Amino acid sequence: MASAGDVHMQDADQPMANGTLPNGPAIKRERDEDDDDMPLGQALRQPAPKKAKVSASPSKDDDDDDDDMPISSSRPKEKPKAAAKRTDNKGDKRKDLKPDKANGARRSPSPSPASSVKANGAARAAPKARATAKPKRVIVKTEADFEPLNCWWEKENLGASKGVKDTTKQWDYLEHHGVIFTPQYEPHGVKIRYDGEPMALPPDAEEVANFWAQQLDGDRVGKEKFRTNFWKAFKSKLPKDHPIKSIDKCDFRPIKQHLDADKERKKNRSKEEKEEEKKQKAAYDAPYQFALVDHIREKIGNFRVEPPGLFMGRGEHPKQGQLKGRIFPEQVTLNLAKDAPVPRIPNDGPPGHAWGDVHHNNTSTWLAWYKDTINGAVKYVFLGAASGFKGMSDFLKYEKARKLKDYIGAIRDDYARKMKSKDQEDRELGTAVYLIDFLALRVGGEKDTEEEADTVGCCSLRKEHITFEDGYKITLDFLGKDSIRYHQTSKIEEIAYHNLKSFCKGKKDDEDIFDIDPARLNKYLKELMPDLSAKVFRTYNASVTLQQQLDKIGEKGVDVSKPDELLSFYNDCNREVAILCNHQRSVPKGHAASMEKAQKKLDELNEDIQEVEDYLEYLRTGKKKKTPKVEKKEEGEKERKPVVKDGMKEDAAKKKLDTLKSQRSKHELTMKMKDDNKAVALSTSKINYMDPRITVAFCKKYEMTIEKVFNKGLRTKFPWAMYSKSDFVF
DNA sequence: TCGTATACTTAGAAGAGTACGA
DNA sequence: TCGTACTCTTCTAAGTATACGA
Repeated sequence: MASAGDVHMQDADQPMANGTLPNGPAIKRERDEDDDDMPLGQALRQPAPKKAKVSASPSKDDDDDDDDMPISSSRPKEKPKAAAKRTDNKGDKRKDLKPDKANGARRSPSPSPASSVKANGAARAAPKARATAKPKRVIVKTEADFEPLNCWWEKENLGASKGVKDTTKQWDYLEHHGVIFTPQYEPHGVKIRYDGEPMALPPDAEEVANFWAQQLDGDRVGKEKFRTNFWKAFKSKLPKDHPIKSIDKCDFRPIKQHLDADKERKKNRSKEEKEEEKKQKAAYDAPYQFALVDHIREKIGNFRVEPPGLFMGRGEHPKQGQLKGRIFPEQVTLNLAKDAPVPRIPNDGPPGHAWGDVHHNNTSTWLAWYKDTINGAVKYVFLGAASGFKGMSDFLKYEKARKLKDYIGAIRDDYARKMKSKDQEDRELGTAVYLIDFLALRVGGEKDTEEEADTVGCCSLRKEHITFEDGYKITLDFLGKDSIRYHQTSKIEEIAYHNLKSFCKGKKDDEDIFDIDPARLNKYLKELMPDLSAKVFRTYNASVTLQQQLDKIGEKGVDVSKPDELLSFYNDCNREVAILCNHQRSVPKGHAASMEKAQKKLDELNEDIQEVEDYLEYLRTGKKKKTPKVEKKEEGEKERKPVVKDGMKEDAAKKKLDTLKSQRSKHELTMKMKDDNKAVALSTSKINYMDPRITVAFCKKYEMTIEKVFNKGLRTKFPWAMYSKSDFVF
């Protein structure tokens, strides 16, 4: 942890002192090809003009090196231009959107897609902008286009809310084009076989049969629940007097073959055809991809309503296989500014429909919602991960976790005291919070197992999920979120061990260990720290673990001059976090074969190295040693060429040896990384739990390219973190 | 106080896109 | 050039947190 006198370290309570950015060194970044070009989208961008640097305690270093640069060195140069355009365009943009006040809810039809495209995003470039800065070329989609349009982290008083999200007003102006609906079903007329005979299906039933046929290669069709739920759905689409009476006599393979052939045909189209279709799709989607939030263009996350299909609940979900119905405009509620035009329904959508409702709720960030036909759950349309809403929320989440760092000592003392209390509820609270903190468990809300999969978290753990072992060890074995199994044995505090034993005493296997619920637990946490809830512990512990693991770089003997070693080390640290949070993934299908192949390549590299070493030995001693290239070749395998050329000089051979050895160590590292990570999902903790500033600081400190650890999605999600200094400490 | 509604965040899988090596 | 492997994006299920109303 940095000392109080360390001017670079930001206080958790003061995320950005004086509204300024910490001016860390520029992160080493592989150059993007488009950096020199100025896409049209950039002309529309509205980055806040860079303020004069005000630092709590500016040092000379801050001014002299290129620490001021965030992630892209080309961006600051363009800022003044963009800022100037911003002032000019603000009004123009609104005019170009052609507000249609008469177009209220429940009206249609809509304009042609072409006109909608014109009215959107990049294509809406203001004429003034074109006059002042002619772009070199028009690019529809570049990384630069999706750099944040809303540089919210450059705003003044960002720390004013002190880590608490402002739950009042979220926006002053909100405008968007609504959502895209699933096109109407077009029947193909392929018959299934019923009891061996071809059988035609009504279009509605045929559509449902398609959903089933698409699953024929998977495991789901073998699941009883999936099968019976599907059968109910399928039967409901057949007329009462239809001869199909049993799923067991249905053979859906003809439809499967038809769908596969269609897929194959699509795959085999010419490059030009594929590009043309892609272009058309992009043009169609364009108006729906962005929203205007306070006149800043923001990307929308999910602008397409979920298409009909079979419900794919995870694990043993009782509703798996049920039919998810088609969503129509009447089911959709939009959220727009009062003075924003109500969008028209796409003219190729279902005819004669209208929006369900239009709200003007500026305390929320949702753009639209509709209800899921399976559970009645609300499906929201939100802005994308790189938007200001999500970015700010993320930033505050990590600030809250950093704030917990200041409280954690007192909190741990308090729940330790509670664990020893004579009061049953106190002992339960203390023990539950201990498990949440120590084992990074989720809080575990109560579930209706008739309607949902039987998964649990801390508060909903049952006696059957725990076994007690000697040495104060417990084994927890349960299905957590997404029916992912948590199965770990951990040595816990003696008092927690005894408490858990006593909570289980006299209970049946299917009874809850704790009598407290998440609301009670969170109420207790709020007594210890404002706005603290159980989930903050996962963010806190994930970030702390990453920081601690990275800090061990010295003791692990990592050669920091080797990028591969650095990456491998970072991934090892990341994996520790993923294991802590129990982030698993299914082992990729071809993993075993892929490892076998990699092993073969390693064997070949070893043989090549041996060959060169023998040759060098021969040059030194004059004694020849014959090393067979491959002792036993498989049938059809080609003879490998020798790596030592006739008359090869000693220097050349030594150079070759070095190259081969370096290739081998790189290959070994890659193999190890691949095998170690085969069942661990590293991305979940990167996206949701580990403070990105820790990673950015690590990359800066060791001059590792950020692209190696943060893909494009993460770089656009965490623009605010790219400024972190190399000595940032969580 | 409790159940329900609302508003989000977190999660793994699937599919699309791209890079790379034979 | 083609097939394979890897990466990235999209999709949507499944959690948590809290406001709200009876």
